[in-house]
Parts: sequence; structure tokens; C-alpha cells
Amino acid sequence: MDDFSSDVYKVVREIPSGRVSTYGAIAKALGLPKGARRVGWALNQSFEVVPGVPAQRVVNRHGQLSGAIHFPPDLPMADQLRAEGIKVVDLQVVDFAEVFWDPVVELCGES
DNA sequence: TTGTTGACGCTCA
DNA sequence: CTGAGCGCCAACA
Repeated sequence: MDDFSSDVYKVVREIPSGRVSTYGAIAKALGLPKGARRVGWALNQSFEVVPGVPAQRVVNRHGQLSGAIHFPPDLPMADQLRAEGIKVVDLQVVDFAEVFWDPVVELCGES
């Protein structure tokens, strides 16, 4: 796989349980502020990845589960998030601002 | 090679 | 708040 994808998986796996992040934040943390789409593509491949990537913790800037439709029918994205204590209604994180996890700040320690 | 599409995001009306 | 437009990067027909 590409180094970018590998880095994406690494960051996503750093997301604590019960928290969520966004494509843009992750892309920006990787040095590609405009590469949000690439993050989604990388996560798409993440289903085949061995360690398994908690892609359900990655949502768009609105806190909506845009990628829920790409999840296996047996493993609903919203259901997994609820299992982690994240409230999800109509494919949208309720306390998105509360559970939001920014890799740029949490990892790099930037403000 | 060109045109479209897509798990995105920001700006402006 | 909502919708439309544009920019961005990569994959696919």
C-alpha cells in the first residue's frame, strides 16, 4: 500500500475509543489539507487491512457518517459508534463537537 | 488522454 | 440555514 494510506491507518488507529475525527483533519495532519478525498479512498482499502482500521471513527466536517453506505451491512458504521458510546442519530454524531478528536492537536500538540 | 465520479472542505450569495 | 460553485487528489471507463 502507499505510504499515505499507511499513515492514514496509523493516525486513525490512534483515535481513542468514544471519539471521532474528520477526513480534513487527518489529511491536514498528514500534510495534505486538501487531500480529504484521498483519506476516504485510503479508508476504503482499510477493510482489507490486517490490523483493522476503526474507520467508523472518521466522519466528515459535519459529523455525518458519509461513509456508512460503504460499510458492510453486518457492521453498520453508526452501530459500531454507538457501541463505543458515541450518540448517532440519522447517520450524524450528536455531540460531535464534544467527541471530536483532532490529530493535528492531539498528536503534534499544535494549537 | 480526457471526462466523470467520489467516505471532502471552504467560500459566497 | 441552504444551496451553488470551485478547488483539491486519486481512481476508473
